[in-house]
Amino acid sequence: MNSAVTAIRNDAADLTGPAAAGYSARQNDVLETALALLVEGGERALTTAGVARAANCSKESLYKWFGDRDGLLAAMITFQSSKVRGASGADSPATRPAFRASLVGFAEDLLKVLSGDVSLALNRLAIGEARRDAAPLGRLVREHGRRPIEARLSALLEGGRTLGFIAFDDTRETYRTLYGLMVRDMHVRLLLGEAGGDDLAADAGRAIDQFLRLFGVSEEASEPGRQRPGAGNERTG
Amino acid sequence: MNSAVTAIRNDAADLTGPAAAGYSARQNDVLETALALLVEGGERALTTAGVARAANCSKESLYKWFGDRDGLLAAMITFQSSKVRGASGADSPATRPAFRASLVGFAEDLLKVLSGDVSLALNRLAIGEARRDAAPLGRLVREHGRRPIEARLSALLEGGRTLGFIAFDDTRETYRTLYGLMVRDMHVRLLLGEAGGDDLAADAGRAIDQFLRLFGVSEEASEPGRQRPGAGNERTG
DNA sequence: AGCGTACCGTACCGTACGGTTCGGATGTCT
DNA sequence: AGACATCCGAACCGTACGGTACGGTACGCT
Repeated sequence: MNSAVTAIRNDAADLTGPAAAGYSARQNDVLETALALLVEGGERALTTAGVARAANCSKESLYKWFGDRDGLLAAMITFQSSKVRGASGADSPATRPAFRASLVGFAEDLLKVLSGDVSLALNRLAIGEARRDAAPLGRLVREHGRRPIEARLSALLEGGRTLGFIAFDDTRETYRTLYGLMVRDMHVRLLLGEAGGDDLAADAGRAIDQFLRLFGVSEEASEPGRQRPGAGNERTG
Repeated sequence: MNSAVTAIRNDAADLTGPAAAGYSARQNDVLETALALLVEGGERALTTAGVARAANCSKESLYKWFGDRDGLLAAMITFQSSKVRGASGADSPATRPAFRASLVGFAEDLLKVLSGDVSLALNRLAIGEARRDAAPLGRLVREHGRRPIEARLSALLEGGRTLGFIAFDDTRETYRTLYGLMVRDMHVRLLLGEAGGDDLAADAGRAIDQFLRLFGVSEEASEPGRQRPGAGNERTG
């Protein structure tokens, strides 16, 4: 039943009971089976009748709770994101190895989430629905999924900068470069259906190594002649 | 009509006439309007009746030429990729600035193609169709779209290595890191419907600068103590 | 007991799509 | 000219979906 959830084994994932978002327990169950249905068969398998049958509820209730099919899709996204949120990145680590470890841990978490079944299915859904002008589901995914990631990682980066571990000008630019080093083309490849047997931990370590070689400040910091922070960032600042 | 094509203004894009792939001129026209339809309205707008009406052909001809709807989708992918292919990266540049310029040019081309309307629409189509197990369209996109890019860029990288401009062990790993530095999260953001007003040229230059700082070999090469090529790559080799 | 609410299960409706068939028009080859 | 192929336009069919309506049931409240 809830095997779809166990794919994303994030910290707050196990509390399926008490209304994680603004939904009742019964509605949570329905959203859960809807997610499982989506993971298994893609968008085509996510019919209102199918959800009602799999969740042992009536279509009438579906429409009462979620308005219409689009409302159900939106609810699935916010529901899933409400489970993943939270956890790591509380306060900035004080020592240099702790800072690196924090970055590596963040990278591992990110790669794990992005390669999760539910995340991939929801991203496929939002992308498949998107057109050039309007993409309401894509907007939801960005707001609830990617923006909090950027916020937490940006805080981590700026913390490392104030402590002198790294140096950069534009936070957003630096975040996006780090994101590129971590994710590379993995996400799109997985979205396109390629099997992702990558070693996430090794990828995380490599990405952070490369990032620190680009933005890291050498141990004997202070003297400004030695450090070579992210040159060229001011171009987009 | 064919305004959708002009978005990807690649070198071989203007020869719409003589059967670019294995299709007749008439079929090319049909595929062209089908792509325009897809770009405009997404997958839902790509109905067989709609394509027939927009292209002034009969559904009977559609089914005779492409088998069924899936065949039409596949034909659209191969057709589009057959137009983009070719051009840059003939032989490896001999001087260091030429090598860098070649990389920057490649990056600009890649970013331009990836952010093109038709490319985005086809990627959205393939991704929306993909499930965890089977993704025939995704496979087509990878084979016809991403693989040739990797091949050409890999050749460029290895050419630069033999000339001593850069140093690395695993070609594929190095390619993927460069890809990550170039594209970052731009592709997925565009796929999710975010407006992409980025400065592609600036992005290309920054990516290549960062890549060369990671993998470049200093001017006074030879002495092996100075150069610090991509450490950690052997982990995945 | 009586009433209201929430819900399930099913049947139903309108629509839109993929795919097929057919008549007729426009060629092209001999 | 006549035979043949190609193709368009339109009608058609079966199916499957989104959305609605209805009967029946369990539960809580007064």
